[in-house]
Amino acid sequence: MEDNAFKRDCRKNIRAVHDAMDVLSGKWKVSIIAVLCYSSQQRFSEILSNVEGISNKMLSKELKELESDKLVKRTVLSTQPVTVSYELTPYGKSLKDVIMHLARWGTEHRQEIIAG
Amino acid sequence: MEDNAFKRDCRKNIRAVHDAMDVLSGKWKVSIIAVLCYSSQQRFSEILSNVEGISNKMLSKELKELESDKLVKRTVLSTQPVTVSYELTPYGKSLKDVIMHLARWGTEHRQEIIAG
DNA sequence: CCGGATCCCGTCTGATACTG
DNA sequence: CAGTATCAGACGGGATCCGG
Repeated sequence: MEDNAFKRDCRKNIRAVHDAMDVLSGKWKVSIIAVLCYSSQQRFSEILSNVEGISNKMLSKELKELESDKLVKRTVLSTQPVTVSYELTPYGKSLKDVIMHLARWGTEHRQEIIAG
Repeated sequence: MEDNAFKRDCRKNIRAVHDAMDVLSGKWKVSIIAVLCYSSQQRFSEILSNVEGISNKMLSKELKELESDKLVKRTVLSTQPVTVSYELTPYGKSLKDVIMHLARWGTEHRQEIIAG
């Protein structure tokens, strides 16, 4: 591989990684997406109990950001009382592969992570 | 797939994802790791120029955290003046696969990311 | 050259309480 | 049920100057 081609590719990929993190940074976003990967169409309170440790305030905020990034679709159901359901958009679903790799890495290296 | 097995697996994976993000959260960490993936043994100033937009303070801080998480190895070279080189540990290198998937996703979805 | 130390302000986040 | 409001402390991150 030539050095210039390498460096061009390198910078391009680093920018790509940074772009991706722009959307995924945030303490809970990846967890929320992971939860929605495992079961689509979840209500607010379901997500709240599935993401251990998150507060309703944070969940509300991060869901709003994910929605405005077009990763998540919010649907209000006219029930009594009102319920709201969240699901991944096709765009959001495209993250499934990345999330799975993250999960695998986290599983394989749990010991090292905790030890650190 | 049975529902209980599914849910057990689900929670386990969500925890794994959260664990992984514990180590990777931070505005620049993934970018730094990506940079080190593409060329091992880089000096502080090299990383500084390869990660666009980062300040020396942030680089210093995040490198320190990555080091204490055992993802990065720091080596002081007794040159004049002193130079310091950073490289990924084998543990850090195990993230290469994840980073590559992130880069691919970021490349494929650059338009959507920027549009949002 | 490789950072460390300090100042400083804005953002993030948890706890708690409240509303339609 | 699905959020919003408010307060207060923690944290992030830029600028700048300093030391080995």
